[in-house]
Formats: sequence, C-alpha cells, structure tokens
Amino acid sequence: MGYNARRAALAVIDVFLERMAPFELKPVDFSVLSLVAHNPGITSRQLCTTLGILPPNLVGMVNALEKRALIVRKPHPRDGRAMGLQLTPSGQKLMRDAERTAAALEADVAARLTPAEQRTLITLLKKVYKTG
Amino acid sequence: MGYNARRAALAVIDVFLERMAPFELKPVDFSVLSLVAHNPGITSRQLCTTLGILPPNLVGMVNALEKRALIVRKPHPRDGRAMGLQLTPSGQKLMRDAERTAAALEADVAARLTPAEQRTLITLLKKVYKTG
DNA sequence: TATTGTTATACTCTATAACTATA
DNA sequence: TATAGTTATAGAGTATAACAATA
Repeated sequence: MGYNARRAALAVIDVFLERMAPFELKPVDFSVLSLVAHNPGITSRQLCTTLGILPPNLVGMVNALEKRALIVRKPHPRDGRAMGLQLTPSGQKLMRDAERTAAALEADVAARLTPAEQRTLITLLKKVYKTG
Repeated sequence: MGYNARRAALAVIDVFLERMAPFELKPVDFSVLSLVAHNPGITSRQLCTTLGILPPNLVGMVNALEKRALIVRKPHPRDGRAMGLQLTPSGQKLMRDAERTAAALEADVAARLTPAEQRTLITLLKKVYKTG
C-alpha cells in the first residue's frame, strides 16, 4: 500500500516537473510563490511552518527567487525582526501562467478517474494517513 | 491528488521506520535483504535493476550489511565478474522476524480500510500512475 | 566491444548548532 | 528570555564519469 501510494505520488510529481520546466519552478518553489501570491507580506517563518521546511533551508530558496526578481523582501511593518515577502510584477505574471498550468495538470491527472473515483481516492488516502 | 498520495505514502513509511527500528533496517535495507532471502545468489546488478538503485549507491549498502554479518558476497559460479549474495544464518534469523513485523504492519495499515476499500484504493492508485 | 563491481565525486534535500537583532 | 532571520555545516539520497577484471 505504501509502495502504490508512493508510485502514484511520484508519477504526479514527474508530470509536474515536466510541465513546470518552462517556468523553472520546482514543486517547493511553486508552493512558496503561491503562498506569497495569496498572502502578501507573509513572513519566512510562516512559510516554514506551513510548508514543513526548516528555516535554514528556506533562506536559499528565497534568495534564489529574489535574485530572479520574482519576490522582494520588505521590512515587516510591526515586527522589526521579520521580513514580509511579496511578489514583484514579473513574479505575479509568472504565477498567473504557472497556476493555470498547475490547474490544467491536476485536471489531466484527475481525468484518468471519474469524478466519483476521484472523491473515493481522496477519501481513502486520507483514511490511511489521518490516523498516522 | 499528488499531495494526498504523498502524505499517505509518508505515513506508511513512518510506521515502517518505527517498527523496523529494533532491526536497524531502513526500507531499502529490508528490500535488499528480502530479495536476497528469496533469491539466494542474486547479483548486485539484479538488485539494482529490481529496486531502481544505481550500482555505485548499492555498494555502500551491501558493505554495511556484510559488515553486520547479515549477508556474504560469494564469487558467482558462472560469471567471474559477478558476486552472488546470500544471507548468513544470523541474516536469515533477522529476516524471519523482520518479515513477520512487515506483514503485521501492512495488516495494521490495511485494517484502517475494509477489504473492499483496500482493493478499490490499490486499483485507483494504479490507474493514476500506470499511464504516468 | 560490452558488462560487473567499484571508486571518486557532485548535487540535492534535510537536519542541527550557533550567531544577530529585535521583541 | 524568547523569536525571526541567517550562516555554517553535516548527513542522507541520488546522479555521472571512469577504472579494473571479466565476458
């Protein structure tokens, strides 16, 4: 069961890597940008807790995205220690296209199953991991 | 969907790591020993193709298992380049216990679902990755 | 010429300790 | 004292190139 779930996850991730290649976004980059896009001013610490990334490992990702001029760090208005993250205009443009691609991908993967099968699959997967 | 499949796989792997800790076997170690147990004399190359491991990365694992006196390398009877792998008596004893533990684990995870749900889940997961 | 096992190496991902500046 | 961001670093996991012995 663990084996089959892992293979399904890897298959979906493979398709993701393939389609996101034009944007040069790994899954974690997409997650970071998507969270910043929908939560402007979000802090690094919030990103870490949401995505399950350790702070030291996020620094390099944010640096790379900032060097590509997709996000900017701005001093947090009420906490002098924190930095609020925001998308640049080019970051916003990239994410509009990337999120359209991601939605199309999920739709294509889902198309291998009927809507009823999709609901069943998600339900059963949750049953497996919810009781951890 | 990729997200839910990944979480289910990680949950199963977590339980595996926990229960296999007494044997000091990672999932890949268990797979290697299990294959050697049921295919005495199997070569490193065969292990690599079966498990999707690259040859340079298998060397260290086999070295570690040999140092723990769980397996032995013997010259292959008909191919002077190859080494046949076999379990030592202590390796056989360890794997008898480890395989019992693994079977109990799979049964426990499966117990979160009815037999019909198990069949459905496996079927749907395969539908997702078979066309991958 | 091709293959088995191996070494060396590199790159990614993940994890811990410790520093700085603010709170 | 506790927290946010950062640096340095160490450990897994995974990848390629190249070599010796053998086919």
